[in-house]
Amino acid sequence: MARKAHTDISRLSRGALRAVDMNIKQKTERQLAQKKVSRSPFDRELVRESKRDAVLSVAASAFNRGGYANTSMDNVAEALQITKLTLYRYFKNKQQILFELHMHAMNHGEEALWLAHATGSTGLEKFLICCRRYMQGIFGEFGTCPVLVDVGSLKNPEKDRVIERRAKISKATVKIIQEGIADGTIGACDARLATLYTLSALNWIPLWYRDDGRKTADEVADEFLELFERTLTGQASHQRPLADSKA
Amino acid sequence: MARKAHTDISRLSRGALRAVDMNIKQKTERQLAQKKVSRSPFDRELVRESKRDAVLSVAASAFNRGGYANTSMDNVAEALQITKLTLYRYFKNKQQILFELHMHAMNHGEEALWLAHATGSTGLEKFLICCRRYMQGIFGEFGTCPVLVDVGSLKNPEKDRVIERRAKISKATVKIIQEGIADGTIGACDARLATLYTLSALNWIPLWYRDDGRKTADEVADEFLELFERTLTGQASHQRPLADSKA
DNA sequence: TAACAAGCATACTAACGAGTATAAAACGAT
DNA sequence: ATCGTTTTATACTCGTTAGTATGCTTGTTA
Repeated sequence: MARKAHTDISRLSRGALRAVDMNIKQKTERQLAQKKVSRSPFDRELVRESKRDAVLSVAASAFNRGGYANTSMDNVAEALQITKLTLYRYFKNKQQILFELHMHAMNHGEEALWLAHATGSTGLEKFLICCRRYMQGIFGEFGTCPVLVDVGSLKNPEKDRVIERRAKISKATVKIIQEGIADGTIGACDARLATLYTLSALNWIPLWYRDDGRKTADEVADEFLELFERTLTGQASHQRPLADSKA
Repeated sequence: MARKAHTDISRLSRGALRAVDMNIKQKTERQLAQKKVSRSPFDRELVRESKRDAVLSVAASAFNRGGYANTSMDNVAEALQITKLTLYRYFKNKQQILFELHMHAMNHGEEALWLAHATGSTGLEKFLICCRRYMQGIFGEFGTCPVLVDVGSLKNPEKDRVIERRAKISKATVKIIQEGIADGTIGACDARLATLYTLSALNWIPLWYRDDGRKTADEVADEFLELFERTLTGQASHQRPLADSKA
């Protein structure tokens, strides 16, 4: 029944939905398995990684809410109930935290693109798979990832690396939309602007989403997927029959 | 002919389009007229206001591109080819610049809502009028306005004032979408998420738009209006006939 | 129990940028 | 040329925060 609800709210086939859900599930399990192999809770390295992940998660939330520059290392430490000295045991500096957060977001973006091409058949389907996988990534691990605007807070050469990866993801997304326009599953539009339009909506999610019970992450992801689909499958108004011309 | 091009890319009636365009034109002319009345270029106050506007415009661009915190008063002064001491002759401090920029954006938002209710007949039409007027505002005067994320850089009590105005604008936008859902011009969806989705796309524009000849502001505004319309008029997928079921 | 790791308290340096003080230069109006 | 306004040059204070030094406390492991 729950599966049926997914199918009802999106054009993605059951197979495509399953592929997306399985991808992140497998990835998560693979990561857990890698940690479990020859590792116990007494494994110093494993504990260290868990603590690093906790810092990244809390820092990501704080950076998204108030901005990187408006968040001090003391703020992050307080949220974790440790001192800022402890933070420097796990991260070289504040910039490294921001950089790794961006890298995680880029990893999700690239993984989403790969999965879209691996399992999607039409342009629209690829786009929706990509968005769903990306949303699952930014909702899942680390709670949230930083948004574009904080690229400005990164310093070179790391900043250039993130900008380069982001540009590639954006360009690949434009291509997917162009492919959809060509195969007829996406309505005619400026692919670049449509990409900016939809990526804006995607990247804005970490800024406002709160896990406050109002909507679960999955519900938000499903609704946004629905809105993405409407945006892309809608016809240009001069092609679409007027509502009041029906009779 | 140019007028016809507008009509072709959006469901807005000619009357509605004209109302939006006339609104900002009248506002601009009214402001110019106010400046001209009993004012000459030798009018000290007029010159002072022009200089203030120039600071706001350049500061807005710099804040959008690199972020408020990553932009120093020296940076803003350099861009204007003056010294930072001169900036302090026109603004009390850096926060005042940011605050006034946010206020301008809120003014455009509220004006857009007023116009939407004054000239729109359906929910969809009101929404599109609102978006068009808002985009004209943030494109026109001052080039750009700061985005939501820099609210985090504002300090209280100004920050609370901006947040309050922004919340009202957001709530009013949700109501317009709900009205459209009720009158059938907007497809069934979560109005709050649809508002976040579309406002994200709107507020992201100053971050990426460059007047580099690729697309004019009006072209971007028109394309986005088209995308907004598709988003809102699209049917839920379980209601829309499948493309391959046509025969 | 000893050794080591992890975290902490306290204090500190250094850098940066907002903002100001003072005096001089430049500019514009008469 | 003079006077007033505007801008600038130079130097400075102050606050904030990143990041570090040192030594102590606590917890974990062998």
